[in-house]
Amino acid sequence: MNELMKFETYLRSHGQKMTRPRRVILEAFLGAEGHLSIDDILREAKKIDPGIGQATVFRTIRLITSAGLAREALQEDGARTFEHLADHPHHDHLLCVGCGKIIEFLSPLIEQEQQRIFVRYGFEPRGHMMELLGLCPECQAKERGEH
Amino acid sequence: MNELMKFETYLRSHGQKMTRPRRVILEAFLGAEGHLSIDDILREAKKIDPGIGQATVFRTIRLITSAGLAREALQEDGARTFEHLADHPHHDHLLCVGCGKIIEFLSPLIEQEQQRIFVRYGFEPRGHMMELLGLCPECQAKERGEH
DNA sequence: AGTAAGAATGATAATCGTTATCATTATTGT
DNA sequence: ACAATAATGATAACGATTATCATTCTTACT
Ligand SMILES: [Mn+2]
Ligand SMILES: [Mn+2]
Ligand SMILES: [Zn+2]
Ligand SMILES: [Zn+2]
Repeated sequence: MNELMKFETYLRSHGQKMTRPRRVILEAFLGAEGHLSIDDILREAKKIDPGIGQATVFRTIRLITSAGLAREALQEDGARTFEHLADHPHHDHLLCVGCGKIIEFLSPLIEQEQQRIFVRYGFEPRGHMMELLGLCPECQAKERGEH
Repeated sequence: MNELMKFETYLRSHGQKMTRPRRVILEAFLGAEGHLSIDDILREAKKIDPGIGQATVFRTIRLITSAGLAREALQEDGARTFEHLADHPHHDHLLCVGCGKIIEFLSPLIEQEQQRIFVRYGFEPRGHMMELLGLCPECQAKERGEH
């Protein structure tokens, strides 16, 4: 089942309609890799249909996220970005506070321990946010060089 | 060394001055437990000195955080809160998406593994953000009852 | 196909949290 | 005390997000 069909299924099951702008935004979003801001997505969508409005991107990316096709990642500076989950299994982020570079990683050990914590407190898991903040090797070198 | 002295030391070492508003805001902040918004802190500070302005709370809480006396925690809805670190060792958060309840926990195993990840990628650690999102036992019961 | 009801859209205004500006006040080293 | 300079608080400005609303699109039903 492809992403478009999943989205359509989600919309129908929530009494909402599949429309051209929603299709265009999903297509634009899936076609770009990485962590995209709302305006990134708007720019991509306008390449397909210049009539797309920003408000609709806000509305649609929220639907796409609710449908489980994307997730939100807050940058260190508070900026919101989205990444799609097609061919993109779950991972966490290691973020350089110097240059903003993002490394994606997955730690089965941490994922497992997180599950144990949910169980310990009787919580039903709904997801998690983990971002490690540090200084990448290049920025460390730069910092040493400038002293 | 108490928090006020630490703050004063930080300010001096950064060419900044200890002032009455800064003392009042720090005192108000330390006197309240939990996760406080800017306006929470402003409200507490105004109890001590009604003349305190919101802009100064924004400026001062940033200084307090830079001084290592507080840390920022983004809520699930993006709202910023701060908690002070006095008598409050490092921990992470388990957050109920139903009622907003926050449980604080510490997993040495996760902390250790995070360090290994920093090392693996050659990053100099600068901190991390981890929030587990789930549904607390009470909200699970409520959800079952209402179906 | 045609139609009517309701949902979605996009332009725009409104809102909200935060930051910048700036005249006034407070702090500090002399 | 004084001069130099930093900090303050009121307010304006800003950027991201959300609300509003007239118009257009979708869909279910004839
Ligand atoms: Mn990612
Ligand atoms: Mn906490
Ligand atoms: Zn870097
Ligand atoms: Zn709850």
